[in-house]
Amino acid sequence: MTIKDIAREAGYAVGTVSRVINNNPNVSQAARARILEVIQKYNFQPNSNAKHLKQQASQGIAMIVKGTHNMLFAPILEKMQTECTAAGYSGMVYYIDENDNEVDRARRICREHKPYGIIFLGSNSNYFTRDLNDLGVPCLLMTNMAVNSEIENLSSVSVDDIASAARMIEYLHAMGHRRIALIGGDLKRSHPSTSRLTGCLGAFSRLGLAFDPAVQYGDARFTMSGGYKAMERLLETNPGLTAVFAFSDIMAIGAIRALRDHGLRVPEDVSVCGFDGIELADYLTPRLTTIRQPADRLASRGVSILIRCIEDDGDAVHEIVPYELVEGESVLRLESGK
Amino acid sequence: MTIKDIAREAGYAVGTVSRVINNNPNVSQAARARILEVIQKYNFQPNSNAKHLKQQASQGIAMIVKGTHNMLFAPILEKMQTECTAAGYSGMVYYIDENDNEVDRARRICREHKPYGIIFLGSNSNYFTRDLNDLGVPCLLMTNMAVNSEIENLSSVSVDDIASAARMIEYLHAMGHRRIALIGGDLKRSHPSTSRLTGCLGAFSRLGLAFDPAVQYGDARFTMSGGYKAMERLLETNPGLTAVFAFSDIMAIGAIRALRDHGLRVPEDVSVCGFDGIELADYLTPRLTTIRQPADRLASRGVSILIRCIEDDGDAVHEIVPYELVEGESVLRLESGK
DNA sequence: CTGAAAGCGCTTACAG
DNA sequence: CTGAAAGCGCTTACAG
Repeated sequence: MTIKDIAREAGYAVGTVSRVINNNPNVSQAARARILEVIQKYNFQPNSNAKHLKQQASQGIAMIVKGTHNMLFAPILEKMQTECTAAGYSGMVYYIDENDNEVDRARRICREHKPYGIIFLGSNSNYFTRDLNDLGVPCLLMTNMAVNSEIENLSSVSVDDIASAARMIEYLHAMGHRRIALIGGDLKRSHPSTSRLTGCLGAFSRLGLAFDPAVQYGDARFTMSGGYKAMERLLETNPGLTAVFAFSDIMAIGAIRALRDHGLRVPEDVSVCGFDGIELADYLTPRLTTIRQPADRLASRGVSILIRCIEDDGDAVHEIVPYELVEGESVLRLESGK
Repeated sequence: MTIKDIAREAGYAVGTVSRVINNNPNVSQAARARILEVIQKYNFQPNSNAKHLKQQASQGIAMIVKGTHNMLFAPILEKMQTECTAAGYSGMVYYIDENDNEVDRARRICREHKPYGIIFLGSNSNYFTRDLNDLGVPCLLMTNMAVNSEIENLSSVSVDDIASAARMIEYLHAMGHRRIALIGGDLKRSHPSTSRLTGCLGAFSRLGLAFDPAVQYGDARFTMSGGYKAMERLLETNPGLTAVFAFSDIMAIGAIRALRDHGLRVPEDVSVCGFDGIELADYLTPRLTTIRQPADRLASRGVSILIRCIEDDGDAVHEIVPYELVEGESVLRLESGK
């Protein structure tokens, strides 16, 4: 079943069928009605391979998502879809494998679907080099600051990783904590982890707390089991620790389980806080204290920045949106900072 | 940049370039080496629209996933990919929107990618009608029993929803619970919810427990907030209830939060159990008592059944895999069943 | 082993 | 408003 079949049955040429499908106004009422009827009858769906192969016009805004199961991305994507539609663009989401190269993928998507712009979620900055510019369309990195990449066509929208992490350390300090450990990603690969660690280090130094990354920073994959294992290692090397700051809520969940499996209560014995502010954090017991990345705000700013780059051919923008420290119940106030 | 450009630069015809790309053996060493070199140089990626438009050969096994954030599906998909590869097929995953019609989508995928077979995850049985057979390839419904659909080419692999739900009720009964409420999906739309309810009803009746679905069954979306709201309604209409069985772990998490927000402890005041056995269930406190759907087993059986249908042109198979009741810490043993 | 050519199912100027 | 035709970038018999 192709438009040729539809055309024959409807008694029109394939061009006319194509025009009907694409809502081209240059079609008579009669033709449109008749062709639509036949399309309905066979439940016809045009072949998008053929469509995209031929079509010069764009398909809207592409969103390339690395990591299907990232709970922070789900609400961001949802909101971005809405915003794209509202602005007259169609949003198209491409989920790619954790190990795929998103820039190669973007190159391909550009050739095949000719989007007006691309938004990257969960991207590994390793793959981002100057030649991203060759894509010829504005790009935006979501939830990661890209100002240092110096890629001309790459904007970004994110919270201030440095300031927000520092803020959490200050909060823990104000709550009386002095022996604090961190759980984050591999510093060689995870750019946000590096920024957040930088923020923590600054705060530690301002507060006069010693911090030795070699023993107090546990690196982990951004998973529950990653957080679990990192926590176990930290427990061995950091006797007497009173608080742990994990750079994602998911890792914090793993850390909490590890603590409890070692007979420690949260927060009575050890306080735990996370990062992201996913929905789940608020369903846990204790509710997780965390840095909330504002999904709606990130989404709407991201889309609107990208659209400005597309329509006004504007320069790349690196925007910081406000984070929010959400006080849950997972951090205990200590009587005296000992 | 197309294969034409590559061909020109390499000094061969496009046909030869195509053969190199597709690992066709009928190419000389020299040609292959030279062409690969040029492909490398430009980081060339063939246009898959053109490829698929032309290609008669199949692209492997398609997996159509409804609901990106289903935590049960992630490990199943991972394992299915591995199994497909091991069997010499390539697995291709298509994520579709909650509101899309997966059968229409399947129709399109068949025309465009010509898969040997299709596996559906998270599908809404409403869309499954006899004309699925028109797709002309074997299909398989994952985690839902499809024997009653009477669709010739549709196999299924699932746990026994009726027996497993009944088992959970018997377990709760054995633990001393008599006032039990259920949280499940919309019975008009969710086939597994209906089966699980059937199982529960059978168990209630065998155990001599009265059960009134109108007041003791809370229907909800399969989300945390769905579980939360359903729990709140059940609390009002079921004073004195001692246990809740939610038909998904995610809903159970919502239910637990609702109970606690109403000042009730889990499991001391109210016991809660779930269904699915997702990784997260084991990280919660208390660990969730649940029916584990064996992701690896489902995946490997599903793939192998589908492949048998493909290669031996076999009839559809409806296979039940064993569930496992995982005893967590979320169900309290009551002294006397009052 | 290699090339020339047909054709996959669409879209889109170009005429009329 | 409609049709005939070119062409998107590939793959694949068909010759040689």
